[in-house]
Amino acid sequence: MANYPQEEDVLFLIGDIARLIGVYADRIARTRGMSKAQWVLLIKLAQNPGLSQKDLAQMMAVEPITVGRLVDRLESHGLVERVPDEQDRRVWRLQLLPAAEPVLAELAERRREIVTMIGQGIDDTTIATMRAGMVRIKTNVSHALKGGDSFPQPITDSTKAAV
Amino acid sequence: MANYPQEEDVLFLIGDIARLIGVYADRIARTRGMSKAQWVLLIKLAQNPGLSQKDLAQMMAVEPITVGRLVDRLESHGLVERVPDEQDRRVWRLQLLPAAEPVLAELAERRREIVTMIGQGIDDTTIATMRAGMVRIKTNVSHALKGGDSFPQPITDSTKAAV
DNA sequence: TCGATATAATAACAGGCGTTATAATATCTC
DNA sequence: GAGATATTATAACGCCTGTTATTATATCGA
Repeated sequence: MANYPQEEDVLFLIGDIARLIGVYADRIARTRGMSKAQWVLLIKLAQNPGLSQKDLAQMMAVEPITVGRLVDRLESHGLVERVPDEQDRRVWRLQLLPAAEPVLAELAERRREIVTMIGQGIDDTTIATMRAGMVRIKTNVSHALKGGDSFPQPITDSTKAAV
Repeated sequence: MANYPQEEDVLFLIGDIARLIGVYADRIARTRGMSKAQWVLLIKLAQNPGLSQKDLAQMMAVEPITVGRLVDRLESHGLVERVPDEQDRRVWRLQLLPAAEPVLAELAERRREIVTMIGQGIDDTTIATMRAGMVRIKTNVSHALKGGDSFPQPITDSTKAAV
């Protein structure tokens, strides 16, 4: 029997909750023949129709190849279509197909349930603090990834950083 | 050019920062021929030598099969060994091999750098609030996953939930 | 003690993701 | 206008992870 002496580490915590929430969301998505990742793509695309794969990748904070693969599957399921860009023949513009609408509608409700579930017992100001902190972390890591391998430059932030 | 009107969603944020941190950590781990997941396993095992794969899985919040596969790779790299349990012939006890020590020692320093990097511009009390909130989220989701498909039961919590 | 049941580990399958390399197309510069 | 350079998308490869099913071994109960 294992026991857990050491205080929970922030780095481990972030990975754990993301994976656990992912498993939970995947189970829900699977009831509509989708995955969590595909679900996310549909949501982002519904908010911004006609995005290129590259722009959608930036919006999802993944590599373009990842979007390409997700679109492959969603396209074969008839939920998304690739429309050639008229100005630039390298680019695909992405559009939701009608079949995506009911799927999205039902999942939207399930999504709210997930938000409620993970937030049980945590007050709203704490959630707000966490969100602001996570926004900052996302900025920090994005910077670090962009800046190369070296230790990231301190961010001189004129706006309120966290809360 | 995409623009990002809507306020950052907590669910998206959690997934994004975990993935981004994962990419960052993976790049570091790769300099020692490892992956982030293998690195985590080594850390947990160093803290609790002799764990079974099942217990280690619980500690890492992943399925046992995932630990089994990670151990396959770490074993082939000579960093971990499987020792048969004398009482129960189904279980393997896991031990770090000497080769793991220097790897772990170097990575420990890099790990502290990551923690510093992600926390840039976020004050300590905010970090503490976030940690407590994440501990609670982990509890909530773990409950929900265990409790089956239905919406998780509200958690009546006698202890302070988040900060 | 023996048959039913539970448990640890693993195999097969499927989906997600980044990295590196490549093809096609644009754009920039001389 | 042509060659150099940049950009969009994709293929190949490898690793991470869960789900379902299976095997080996323990344990429990009649």
